[in-house]
Amino acid sequence: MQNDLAVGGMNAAIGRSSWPRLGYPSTSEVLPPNRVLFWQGEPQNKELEILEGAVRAVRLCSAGERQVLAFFWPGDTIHSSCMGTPTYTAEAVTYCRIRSRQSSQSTDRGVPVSAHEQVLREMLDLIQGVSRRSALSRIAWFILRMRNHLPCMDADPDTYKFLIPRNDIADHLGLSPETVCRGLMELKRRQAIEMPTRRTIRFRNVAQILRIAKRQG
Amino acid sequence: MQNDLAVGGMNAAIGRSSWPRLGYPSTSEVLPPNRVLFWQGEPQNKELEILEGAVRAVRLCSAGERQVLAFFWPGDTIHSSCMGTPTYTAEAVTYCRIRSRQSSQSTDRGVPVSAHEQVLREMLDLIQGVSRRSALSRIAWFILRMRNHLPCMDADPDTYKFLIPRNDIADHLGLSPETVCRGLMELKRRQAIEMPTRRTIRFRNVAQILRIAKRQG
DNA sequence: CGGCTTTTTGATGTATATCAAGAGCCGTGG
DNA sequence: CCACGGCTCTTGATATACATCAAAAAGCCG
Repeated sequence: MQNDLAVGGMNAAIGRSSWPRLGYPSTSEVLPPNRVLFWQGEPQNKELEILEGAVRAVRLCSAGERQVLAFFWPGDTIHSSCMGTPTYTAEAVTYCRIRSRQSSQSTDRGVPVSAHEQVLREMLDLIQGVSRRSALSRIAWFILRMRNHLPCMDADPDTYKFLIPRNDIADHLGLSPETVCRGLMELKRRQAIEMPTRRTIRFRNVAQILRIAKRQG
Repeated sequence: MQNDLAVGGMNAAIGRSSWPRLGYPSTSEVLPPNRVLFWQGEPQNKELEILEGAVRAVRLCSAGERQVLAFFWPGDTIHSSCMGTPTYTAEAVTYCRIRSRQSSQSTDRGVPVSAHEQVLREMLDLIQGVSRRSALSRIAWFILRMRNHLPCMDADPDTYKFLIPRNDIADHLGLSPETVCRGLMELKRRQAIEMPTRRTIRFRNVAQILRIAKRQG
């Protein structure tokens, strides 16, 4: 359906700098954007550690609607079976470098309780981050989370690669892509952020963004 | 803040019929509306089985907003510590009859994985049931769930006590109470439901409600 | 009856979806 | 190199669903 290579070259997508020469064990692999890591409903016992890039957990709705439940970032480990058979599909957002291993069969040991807790907390946060909040508030909330999870870009202070397309943000926050765009522009207008390029974001006033995220901006 | 006895007499709230003469072990207790079962952030290891009535899980937001995460119904068992220290507060909605016991200390055995899964699934359903759906769709979705969990009233076919106040529904679905009300009225106008009294609901056309819940009716 | 809470109904404003078109960006191929 | 096609993103115009404010109606209890 979609072109696998849609989102630019690999280095462009994952990060400005080229790959470290060595350091990753040979078991890691690189996946192109939109590659499916595992499908909703498909029982597996994978553990996927994300080394670079971003992954989304999506759930497809009856009416063709798409809900992005969560994003996973470098350092995160996805337990595909943390809910028995997975109730979501995991897809690469950008080019990703991923290390995978089969987790042990024992549900108790293999999928630690902490994994459940983590996902659950994530969902609670999402519900609270979205419900009854204005579009601007949701967007502010989201980019702050993004900031927590991405490494800052080389020289520039508080500048990050904007890995997630507006489209995915929209399906995550329950907004239209246009509204996401307008929200980002509004934050820029208020000098809370800068966007040197469409895929780069610089945080100018985090406290302000936080205020917008918490109240109804 | 609120009057504990706000929601009518006990029998009126829990069900039309009076209590069974015997059958419940002596450990069960009756709680009035709005009584807190446990507080958000308070570490405990309780298992609460709901015998009659309804309980809500609420999370209080910084800005005074209230999110009703879920409702628990007769037959449900709440594991207060299913997320370590509970991240939500449990409150009686109506008069409730509840049986409680300390769950074993071992997190692995005491709180079965299934409990986590259950809550998680609940949250995923909520996200999907609410996100990007019209008010009417959400309301239809909600009353169908309610129908799944309540015993049908004695004689009348497909007629149920409407235990949850509009207010709580609103905070559950991310709507205003007025909109919930109007939604219910709209369903009544379309002859999908009847409401003999404000606290009674009769399902006339479940298929129609389902359609409204799924699409954006 | 008179006070209290919940629910219903009405009128109004506004935030956001939707539709539509244009702009920027990237890769490809002549 | 430049032109082209396909994306993603941005911007504008319009319609509408919902929140909000306000007040009346319906229950409930003393």
